[in-house]
Amino acid sequence: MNPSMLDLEARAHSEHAHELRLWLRLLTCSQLIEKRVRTGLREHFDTTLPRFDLMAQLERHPEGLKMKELSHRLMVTGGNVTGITDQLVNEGLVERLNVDGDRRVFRVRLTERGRVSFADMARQHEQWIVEAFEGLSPRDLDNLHRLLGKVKQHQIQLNQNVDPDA
Amino acid sequence: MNPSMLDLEARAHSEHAHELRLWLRLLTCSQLIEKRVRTGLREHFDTTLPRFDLMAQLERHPEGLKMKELSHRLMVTGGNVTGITDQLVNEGLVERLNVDGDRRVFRVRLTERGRVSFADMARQHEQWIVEAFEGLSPRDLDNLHRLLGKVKQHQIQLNQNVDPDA
DNA sequence: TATTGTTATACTCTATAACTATA
DNA sequence: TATAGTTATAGAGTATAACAATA
Repeated sequence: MNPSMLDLEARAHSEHAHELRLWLRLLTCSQLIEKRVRTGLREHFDTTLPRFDLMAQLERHPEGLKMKELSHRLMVTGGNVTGITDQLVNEGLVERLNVDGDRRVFRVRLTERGRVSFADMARQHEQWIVEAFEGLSPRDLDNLHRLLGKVKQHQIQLNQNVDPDA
Repeated sequence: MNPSMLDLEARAHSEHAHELRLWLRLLTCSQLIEKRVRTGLREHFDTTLPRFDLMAQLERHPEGLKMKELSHRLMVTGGNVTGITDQLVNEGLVERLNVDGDRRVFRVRLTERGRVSFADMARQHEQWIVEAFEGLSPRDLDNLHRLLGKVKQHQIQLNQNVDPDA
């Protein structure tokens, strides 16, 4: 990767330069970290970020999640969740379980093998993330978390149909 | 397995919970804003974020940029830049210009129509971004910008260690 | 009729690598 | 030999819309 991507921030101009520069910096940070995570997941575990994210959602909800809940939480449309879930089912990492009372619905849940596999990935993932933020003091971490909380709440207000988790 | 090992792992995990939560929140903010921008570019201008970013680079460099420079700045491989550039050339928004002294190379530059088109998009884009951050005070904006600056610098250090190219 | 989830389709972006033409 | 850019390929992610089953 090349530091000349700093020049993405060149997009900022005009009278609202503060907001534009902030957005480009936020995007740059996110892209730099995300690129490392994606590459790591691919090279170390032969998987992708959307697959990891889906499994992470299931790990946080051991009872399982419905397809629509997954779609909502992952912020993608239903057809995509079906596709990723199919992959993971074929690999024995997640399973679909029927739900009593509504035969249209089922819960998607990690299998035992899925839990083991995810734990392995999550451990490595955590190292990448800790590394990404090791330049910040605990106080910086906290302030950044708090400020981004404001940003996130505002996006949710702007776009009501978004999951307030995470 | 020895129970004390589990304890160590549990402790390590909880110690890094701050970083993980921060990353998830950063990613969420970035995705929420980016989604609005992508949707807006598609619905209002029938274009995409990579196309917008390429034009933004060219707007910043009126003399034009070589394909390799664009590739570096946009952080994507050369073949992709060729594809996006081809699209924009076909639509008359950018042009390829020969460079004296090296017939392998040319500069890519916005056409007049491209400049007009980009100015239009940039104006709307700016509104979306201002909207996205209107929940923050000027002081919050500044603090967030500063903290993300630290994050960015650290990613660049990490990348330089891994990839000495550049 | 509305909702849940699937299927089918098409498009964009991406990395990789082989290729052409210059240098 | 090395470099700039293109072409070809394959894969992933996405949105959209039509569809089936169930409520």
